[in-house]
Amino acid sequence: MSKKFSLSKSYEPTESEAPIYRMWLDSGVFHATPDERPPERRYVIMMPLPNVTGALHMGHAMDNSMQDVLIRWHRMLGDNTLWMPGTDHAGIATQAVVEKRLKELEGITRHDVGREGLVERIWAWKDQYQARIISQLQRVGCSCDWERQRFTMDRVCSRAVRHTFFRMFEDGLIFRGQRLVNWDPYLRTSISDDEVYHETVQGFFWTLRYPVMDPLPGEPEYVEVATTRPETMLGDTAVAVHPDPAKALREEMAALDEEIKQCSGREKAELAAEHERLAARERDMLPRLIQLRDMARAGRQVCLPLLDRPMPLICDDWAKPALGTGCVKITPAHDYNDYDVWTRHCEEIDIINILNEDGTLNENAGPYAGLDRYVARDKVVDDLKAQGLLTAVEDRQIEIGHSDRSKTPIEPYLSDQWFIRMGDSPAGVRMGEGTAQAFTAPGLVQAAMDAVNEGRVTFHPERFVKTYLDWLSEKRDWPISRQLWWGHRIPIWSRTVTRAELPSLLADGRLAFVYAQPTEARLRLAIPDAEYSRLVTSPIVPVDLPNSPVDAVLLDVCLIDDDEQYARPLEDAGFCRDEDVLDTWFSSSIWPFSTLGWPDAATAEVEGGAPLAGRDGYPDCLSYYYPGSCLVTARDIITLWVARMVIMGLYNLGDIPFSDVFIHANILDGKGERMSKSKGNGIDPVDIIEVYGADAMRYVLCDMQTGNQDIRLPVTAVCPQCSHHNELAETNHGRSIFTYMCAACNREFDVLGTMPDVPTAKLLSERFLEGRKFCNKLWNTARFALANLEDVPHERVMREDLALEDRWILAALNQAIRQVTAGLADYNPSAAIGAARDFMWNSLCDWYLELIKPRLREPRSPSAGLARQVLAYCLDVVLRLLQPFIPFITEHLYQQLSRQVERRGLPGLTDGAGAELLINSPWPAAVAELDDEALLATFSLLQEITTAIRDVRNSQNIPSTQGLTVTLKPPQQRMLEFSSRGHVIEHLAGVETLAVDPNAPRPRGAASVVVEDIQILVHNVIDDEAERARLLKERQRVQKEIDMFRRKLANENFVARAPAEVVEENRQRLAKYEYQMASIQTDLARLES
RNA sequence: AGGUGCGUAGCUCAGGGGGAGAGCACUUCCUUGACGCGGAAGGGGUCAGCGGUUCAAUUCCGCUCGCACCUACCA
Repeated sequence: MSKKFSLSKSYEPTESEAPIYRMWLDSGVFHATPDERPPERRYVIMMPLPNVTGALHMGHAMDNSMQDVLIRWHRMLGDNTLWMPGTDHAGIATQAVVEKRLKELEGITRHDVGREGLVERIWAWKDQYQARIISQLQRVGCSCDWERQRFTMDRVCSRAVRHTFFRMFEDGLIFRGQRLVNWDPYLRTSISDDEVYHETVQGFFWTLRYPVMDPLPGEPEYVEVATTRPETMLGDTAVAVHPDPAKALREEMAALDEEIKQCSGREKAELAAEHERLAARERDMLPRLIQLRDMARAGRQVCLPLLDRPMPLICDDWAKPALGTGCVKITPAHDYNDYDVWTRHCEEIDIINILNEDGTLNENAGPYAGLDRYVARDKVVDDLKAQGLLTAVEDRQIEIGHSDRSKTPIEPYLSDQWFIRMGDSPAGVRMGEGTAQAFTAPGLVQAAMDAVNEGRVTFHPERFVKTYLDWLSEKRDWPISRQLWWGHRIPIWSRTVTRAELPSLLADGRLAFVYAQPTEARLRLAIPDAEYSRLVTSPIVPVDLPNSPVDAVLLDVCLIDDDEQYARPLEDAGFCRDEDVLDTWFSSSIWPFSTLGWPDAATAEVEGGAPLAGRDGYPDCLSYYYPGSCLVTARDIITLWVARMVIMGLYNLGDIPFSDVFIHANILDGKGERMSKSKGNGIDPVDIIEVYGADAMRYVLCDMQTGNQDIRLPVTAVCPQCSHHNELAETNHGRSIFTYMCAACNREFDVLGTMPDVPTAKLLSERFLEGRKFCNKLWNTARFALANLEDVPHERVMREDLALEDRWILAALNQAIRQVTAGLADYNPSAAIGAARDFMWNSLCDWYLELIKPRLREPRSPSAGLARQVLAYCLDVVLRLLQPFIPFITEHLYQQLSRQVERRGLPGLTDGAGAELLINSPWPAAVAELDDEALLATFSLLQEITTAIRDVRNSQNIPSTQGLTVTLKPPQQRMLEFSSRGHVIEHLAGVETLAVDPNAPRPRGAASVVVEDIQILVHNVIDDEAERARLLKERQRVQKEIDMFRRKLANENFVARAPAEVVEENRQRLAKYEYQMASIQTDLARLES
């Protein structure tokens, strides 16, 4: 049987990708297990878990391609390489999608199906999309350890969630608080700041009057306040004025003066105008503000209109004399700033919540109870107007926070929430308790900031450190409750009791039984409003509870798991489990170790898949693979996730979860907006793969990943009904955000296959053509090579035996190996793949292959043998260099190459190390003995000369079949450079007769071009008139250069101050052009004689 | 409002104190035996604008304009 395998004329990715992926899977190469390799030879990436809300789009393809590149590279470097895959339950996003579908397809709400029913449906959704996500990742070629994949709600991860929560509860880091949260009235849940987006809308700015109660003579009858949300006045509990309005105004004007000094022009005028405005306020309003301030100090009250509620005037800095009326209404339960005011005045003023969960007003709104907030707004305005209490209305642009999930405006809403204390604690926080790395940090956030400040975690590009530190430095507590049904339910059972009842309850045998098990249950006793709680470890009632006006205390019991043995007695004793679930980011923040079986990998149950416990005497997965190496993600996740993972890693394990953070570009749609699952503008990478191939897609993604720019990806959808090509960015949506209306036939199509009854369009994007072309070129390079690689010798090679082009291509390959490696090490895939591409295409194909073709035509000659040996080696290295980027085609070609040329390499010069699978082969190393700077320079001169001759051929329309006669006229001292090197020019420029002669005359009909100081005569190709015209044009160009350099060198400053080598370089350039000019002049003179 | 990044060829983007680059697109030529998803050659840019530093600025520093994202806020 012949060893020769044939390749089709062009690359057909669809045929080979699936079997190759299967081959990798079967070989077990993706699977990682602890072994004897030391920590510095381990490489671990935790996949940024895609959420199961929907299918992956190109953004995920980018993220995962980057990870796969790093993973495949490190695998070839010989590291014990683990890429942990998995998916995220994505609480609110997934529940929102499923709820939306319930409504769209069945017309029912979650309340119709109930908590269990809804959760069941979401599990089904999760199963469906998890499977789809995995298959998408596999199509992309991701070499994850599938045997270890995790889901944030599986048993292993859930266990870690409970342990983390338990520890934090025990340490007092988790506490309950009444706080203002961003409330989504549509989904009836709080959402985090990160889930809020701001939108500018046209609104109004109303000025309201509140009557002063029993005004004394000389006192105003009203105070005026302004608002963009008039209905919130129903929740007002005070009106604030500044405690020292005169000083506040003065300070502000002084600040303006400073600024005015420092700037100029138009801005100055604006600042001056602002200054004038403040001065006017000082004249006109200050006395009144001072009077109000005094009234506030005297404890005077105003009356809240419509509800006739008396409320105090108070003094607080928040009221800015420079703004509005100078007075501000205080609505603590519905405004963040007012809430802060309340915390400073909670002894004097009330906090009144006027909203229901669904955005309607509650009983505190009196006659407005039951109305939707916007209906109430209109009615409040009308009623105030009727009473003459509305003094002004102006148009105003307002920024309104919207829920990213439901797209409805959010409301600040007062509710009971669980928080994690992120800031510093007086006694500090024990980090990594129970581990060898345990230490005490000032607080959770501080520990995470220190890790970056001290360089234990580094960002690439580095500038993202700022994003990370800026966000963390606010040290805001993390609200972790979500009023959802899908997620990790908060493991707290609570009961309110009076202080009087407390002793007997604590002594109750059922409760005592539970909290006597400190490893299973922890009890905390909380005084509402006091933000104080203490761990209860014995039935003795603490007598030193702080004084509080509230008689009630709250008992919270945290269970480490749902063991009936403990839950039952609690419930029997009147404790109720919290209804809420944890913020999704809680479980994702522990992903780097929950996946490895923390807190105890040895006993973690894995429900199928690879065990986490140690085997064959090697350590368990957690101790072997933690901490990990690199986190790969987009910049918008830095605050949401990266920071929190660092915090949790330090807290639970005393060590960072990864040392490197690689932030890559985002994929934008044709409009420049980020692709996102919830926006519906994402496209399925599998669509691209089916048209262009996975390697083509990966090639382009890598090539575009340059470290700076986000990537705009215009996409064309081919209408499934009429085949019209629709530019997606310009196409109107259909019934949902995932569907579009064809511009030609006006019928609806889907782009993500989400609507059961709408046909799905094929997607195209021209950007990927480049990748397909590259793959095809590589394919044909290999095809040519394999056609010529029969009986490749594997004999010792002496460098001296190699031909010029052999030594050149090997030196160039050395360079390429270094550049690709450096690009990868620098997190610059574009630079890496660019270097590989330039070598393969511009050096290997365009020059080397052409040069060895004549040698290969004499297959039995030693020269042909050497060429084959070098070619096989180059191809082998190129495939290895490209494997991380385009793994399918390279593996396919490697298999062919291996079958045909079993042993490769140049014995004596390079090693021939290989493996059965390319994915497992060693990463190429440059061979110092093959470096040859001088040869690279010489060769590039030969290339330039060749190009110059080709240019003459092209511009004179000489057919490529016609051999040329060429004379090179180098200066005498350069003659040697052309000995035994002429064949490069001869062969590649189509030269039949080449002479090298410093003194050759220029015959008639010869075109003359100059490269450096070498004149090239191309004989018999041009008539005198044409050559004269060409030379005149050339003279003009060269003269310009000469003028430029002469001017530069005539500048004494330049000659004196510029570095000597720069001056010398310029002198040489001038000399070169002067030489060219002389040559042109001589030629012209001869033509004219 | 503040922060970050970005404005370089028709398009998508590199680069970076000392002669402006790549891919795609474009023009001309070549269906020669790896590849027309190819080869050869070519045209095309006041490096957003204005100042400053420097012998030298597309590159460094200010400011202006435009775009994107992040953070905060305007009662």
